[in-house]
Amino acid sequence: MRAGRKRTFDTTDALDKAMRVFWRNGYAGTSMNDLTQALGIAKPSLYAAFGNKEDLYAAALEHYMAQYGAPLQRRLREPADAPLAQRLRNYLDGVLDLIADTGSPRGCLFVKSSCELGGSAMPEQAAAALHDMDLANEKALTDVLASERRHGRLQGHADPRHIAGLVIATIYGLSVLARQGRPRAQLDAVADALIVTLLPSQA
Amino acid sequence: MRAGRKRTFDTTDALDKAMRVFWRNGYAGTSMNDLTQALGIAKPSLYAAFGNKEDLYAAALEHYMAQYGAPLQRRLREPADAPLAQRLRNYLDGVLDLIADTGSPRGCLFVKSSCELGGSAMPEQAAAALHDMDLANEKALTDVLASERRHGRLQGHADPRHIAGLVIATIYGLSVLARQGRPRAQLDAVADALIVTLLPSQA
DNA sequence: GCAATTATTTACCAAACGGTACACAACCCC
DNA sequence: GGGGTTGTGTACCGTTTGGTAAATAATTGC
Repeated sequence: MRAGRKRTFDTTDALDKAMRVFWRNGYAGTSMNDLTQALGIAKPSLYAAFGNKEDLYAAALEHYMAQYGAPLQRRLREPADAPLAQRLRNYLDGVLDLIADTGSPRGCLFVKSSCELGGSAMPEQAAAALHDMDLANEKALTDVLASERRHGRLQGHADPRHIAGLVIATIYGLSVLARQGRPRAQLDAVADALIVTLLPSQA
Repeated sequence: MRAGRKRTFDTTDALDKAMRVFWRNGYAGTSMNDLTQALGIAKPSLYAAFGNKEDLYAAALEHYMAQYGAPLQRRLREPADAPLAQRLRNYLDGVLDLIADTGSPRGCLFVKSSCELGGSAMPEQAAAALHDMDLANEKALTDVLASERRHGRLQGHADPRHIAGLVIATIYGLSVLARQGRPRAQLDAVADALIVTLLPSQA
């Protein structure tokens, strides 16, 4: 084992708490004092464990993706024998649970971070990471739709990329609505409306 | 005329410039120095003309609403003899022109501001104003759809409020996509997909 | 047990933050 | 052309910002 004094806090737990602070206040709206207070550790410990503010923010984004993004993407493909409408419904339910959860900040950290793009505060490193993650997310959805189309299980003739774009735009919009504090029932209604208009035969 | 020295800058022009700074950097990401630099005036002049940072932000939001929000809402109702699909298309085109304009910050100031809700930086005053404006915006769209339904010009039986919710969610989502720097063509495709799925007979 | 290593704590740094006191310049009213 | 009034420029206020130096406490290898 490595020599030296042991950490008095769990780094994964601390990263999770830091992620939630950024989630609530954004990159520009979060100070290092906010973070040390929420994590219950002093600044030098924070810097030693995670580097500077930019590094910690990038780590928080990756933690968010691993904890929430990846399991959600899986719902689009599994169970493999379930019809697309059911998987899409399952996916949207998961998104709604995430962005309307009362135990977390409302909305999606990715959407909030994306809205900080283009400003002078957002560091290049995080902007590039966000870009990659968003493209990966979009590709996952597009691939599922294209596969469905190839197997003749997706009616209509709209480009799967365009359908994916509409779904993603709606999810991003739902996140904004959730952030505004709209009640869960209203968000559910929007998700229902999306599925009904997108897959009318499956309603 | 009032006595005293005259202002060396136009307040409306200054407010427009301030709005654009908040639009790009957000409330938390904008400093008073950013504003004085963009407006080309010293701090005391800024404070004398607009009050403190909260007041200026609230004024910028109202300026945004008056300059962009109100004309857009009008497109939903005029010309009164145009079919809904055409007015909706016209409305979405206006939204796209706004959020994808290369001469302004990408996305919508309202959406960016909404994403700052729930954080510690956003002042109560602006949060309340945002809430009112968003509800008014939603009501305008819902009223148009309900009126259409009453005149038998809206097929289907979905609640107009739910349809309005889907449209608004899509617009908010488009704003996030625009902020991410997506090309205009991709945003157009999403708007097309919305109209096609919402009003298939009019495509 | 002792040296080397690693983490925590306190105290601090220069810079930037939102906001203002004050002297001065420009204007209207009379 | 004063006198009162209003806007501008400089220089500053206390606080908070992101980030760190230095001393100390705890741990492992030997």
